[in-house]
Amino acid sequence: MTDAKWLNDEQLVVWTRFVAVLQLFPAALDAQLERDAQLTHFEYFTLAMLSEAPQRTMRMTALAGFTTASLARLSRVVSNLEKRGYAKRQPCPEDRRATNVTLTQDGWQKVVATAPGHVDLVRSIVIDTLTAEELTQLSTISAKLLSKLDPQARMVATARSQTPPPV
Amino acid sequence: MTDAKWLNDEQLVVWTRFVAVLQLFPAALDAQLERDAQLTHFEYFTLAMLSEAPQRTMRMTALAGFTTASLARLSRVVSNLEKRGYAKRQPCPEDRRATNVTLTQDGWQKVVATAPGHVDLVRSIVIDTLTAEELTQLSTISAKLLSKLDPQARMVATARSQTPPPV
DNA sequence: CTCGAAAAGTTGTAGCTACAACTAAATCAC
DNA sequence: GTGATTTAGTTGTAGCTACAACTTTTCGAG
Repeated sequence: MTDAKWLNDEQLVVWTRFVAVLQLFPAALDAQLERDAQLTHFEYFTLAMLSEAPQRTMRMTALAGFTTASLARLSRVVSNLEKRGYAKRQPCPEDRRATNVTLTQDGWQKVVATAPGHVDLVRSIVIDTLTAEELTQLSTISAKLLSKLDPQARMVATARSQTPPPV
Repeated sequence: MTDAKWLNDEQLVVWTRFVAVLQLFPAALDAQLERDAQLTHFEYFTLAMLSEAPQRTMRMTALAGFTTASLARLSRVVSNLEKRGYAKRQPCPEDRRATNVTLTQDGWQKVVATAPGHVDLVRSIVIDTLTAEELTQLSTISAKLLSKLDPQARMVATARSQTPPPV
C-alpha cells in the first residue's frame, strides 16, 4: 500500500467528518421515508429505479446494479415489495435463469406519492445547502471515490428517461 | 419545504452518485476490518476514539457523541467489546447514572495492530485519490451536510490529543 | 424538602443485511 | 454433443440496529 503510516491532522479532520456523514445520512433518509411512507431508503430507491426503466421492468441483476446491492439483498427486498403489492416478479422468457421485476400500478402510485417529500429532504440537506460550485465538486469527488469503491463500475451511469418520479 | 418539485438532470446525477458512495463506502470499511481484524468499522472507530481519550476512558454518552451513535447502539457494542476483552465498564463515581468505558491493554494493542492496515485503505480510497484541493472541498462539504444532519452538533469536533493510533 | 421532569443506560423485539450454501439454466471447451 | 464452468437467483443462519419500554439517578420549581 502507501508508505505514510498515519493521517495528519487535516486529513484526520476530513476523514472524521466524512465518517460522520456516512453514519448520519443514511439514517436521515431512512427516518424520513419510514415516517412518511413506511419505506426504507433502499426500498424507495429500488422502486424509483424501476419507475424509470422501460416498461417499468428490469432484470434482478440489472436492478441490483442500479441500486448497488447484492443479488441476495435485492432478492429479499423485492420479495417484501411483492408482498406489499408494489412489485411483481415474472420469469424472463429469453433467459430462464433470469427474473423480471415490474413496478405495479400501486408501486407507481407509491413512488409518485412519496417522491415530493423525499425530494424536499434531499434538497434541504444537499442541494439547497451547497453552492452550485460545491455540488459540482461533490459530483467529481463522488465519481473518484466510486472508481475506487467499485472499480468495475457495476453501478451503471443510471440511464435516464421518461417523466417524473426521479430519485 | 422548498418549492421546486424535482431534481434536474445534473442534480440527479450528483445525488445518485452520492447515494452509491453512501452505499458502498461503509461496506468497504466493514469488509476490510472484518477480514483483517474481526471488527466492524463501528467497533474499530469506537476503540479508536477511546484510544485518544484521556486515560483512554470516556462516558458512554460522550463516546456516543464521538461515534455519532445512539446510546442504545453503543451500549450493545460496548457489551460485545467487553466480552472480547477490549473494553471495560465502570460505574462513574461522580454521577451514579453514568458509566465510564475504558480501553483495556488488549484493546489498545488491538487498535495499534489494526490501525495501519485500516489507514492504508482510507488512504487508498480517499486521501491518495483526491487532490489536496478536493480534500479541502470534501471537508467543507461534509461540514455543511453535517450542519443539516446534526444541527445541534452532538458529534463534537473530535478533540485530538496524544500520540498514535488515530482513526 | 419534595414532586415531576430530564438524563444515563440497558434490554426485549422485530426487521434488515451479510455470508455461505444451494438449485437451475446457459455457455464454453474440446 | 457432453461435461465443466459460469451466471441468475433464492434461502438458512447469524449478527447488527432501530424503536420502544423500563430503571435508576439527578435536577429544577415551588
